[in-house]
Amino acid sequence: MDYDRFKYCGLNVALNVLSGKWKPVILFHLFHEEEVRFTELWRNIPKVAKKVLLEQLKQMEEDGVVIRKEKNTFPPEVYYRISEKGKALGPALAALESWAREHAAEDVAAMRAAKRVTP
Amino acid sequence: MDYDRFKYCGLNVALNVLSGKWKPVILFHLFHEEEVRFTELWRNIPKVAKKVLLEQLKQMEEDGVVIRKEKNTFPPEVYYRISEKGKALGPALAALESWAREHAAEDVAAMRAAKRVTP
DNA sequence: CAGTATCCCGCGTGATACTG
DNA sequence: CAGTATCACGCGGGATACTG
Repeated sequence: MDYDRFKYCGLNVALNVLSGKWKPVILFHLFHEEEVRFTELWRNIPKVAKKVLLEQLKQMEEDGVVIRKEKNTFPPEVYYRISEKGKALGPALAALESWAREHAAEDVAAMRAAKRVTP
Repeated sequence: MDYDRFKYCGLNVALNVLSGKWKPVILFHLFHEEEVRFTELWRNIPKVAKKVLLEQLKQMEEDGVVIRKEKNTFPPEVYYRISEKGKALGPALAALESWAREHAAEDVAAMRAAKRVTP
C-alpha cells in the first residue's frame, strides 16, 4: 500500500464535504432513489429539522455532490438527485463502511456520545 | 458498483472516528512515522493546542486506531503509533483523497469557511 | 515532558413560526 | 410545498496556567 499518496489536505477536503450530521443519510437515500422530492426525503429522515435538512442539501449542492431541480409550479416541486461527482464518492464511502463492518462492528451500537443516528 | 452495501450506519461509525479537526493530520503523521513521541508530534502540528492534541489522541486510542505506549521514566516518554485497525483505514482514506484530487481539486484552496488547515 | 484544570467562544444543530 | 427568520443551546476547539 503506498501511503505516499496519503495527502491529508485532500482528505480534509473530502471529509469536509461529508461533515454534517445528516449528510451520510442524505447520500444513502440519493444513492438509492435517483430522484427524490424534498418532502419525501424529509419524511424518510424523520428526526431532522426542515431547516437543517435544507441547509445540508444546500451545502451539498454547493459542493457539487447534489443537484437541485425545481419545477416552476405552484405549489413548488423540488427534486434532489446525486451528481456524477457525488456518485464518484461511492467507492470511498463503501470503503469506509466495510472498514466499519470489519473493524468497528461493536461500536455501531455504542457510538461515542451517541451523537449520530444509526438506524 | 453495488450500492446495496451502502449502509450509512457503518459509514457514520467510520466518519465519527475521523471527525475531529486534527485527526487527519495525526493519521498522516502516524502513517508515515511508525512511532512518534508526543512532543515531536506536537512540534510537527504547530498550531494545535496541546490539550486538544491530547484529546484527539485519546479519542483515537479509545477508538482503537492509535496505540499509546508509555515508558515509566522521568521525565515521562510517551509514544504514539498507529494500530492495525488504524492501518486498515488506509485504503478508505486513499479513496477519499483520490476523490478529492479528481473531483474537488479546485476546492482544496477554498474550503468552505476555511475551517480546516490544509498545508 | 506529558497531562490536567479553567475559562471562553463560535458554529452547527434544533424548535418554532412565518411567507410566497 | 419549499424555503426563510428567529432564538437558543451544547459542544468542539482554543488560550493559558498549573502539576507530577
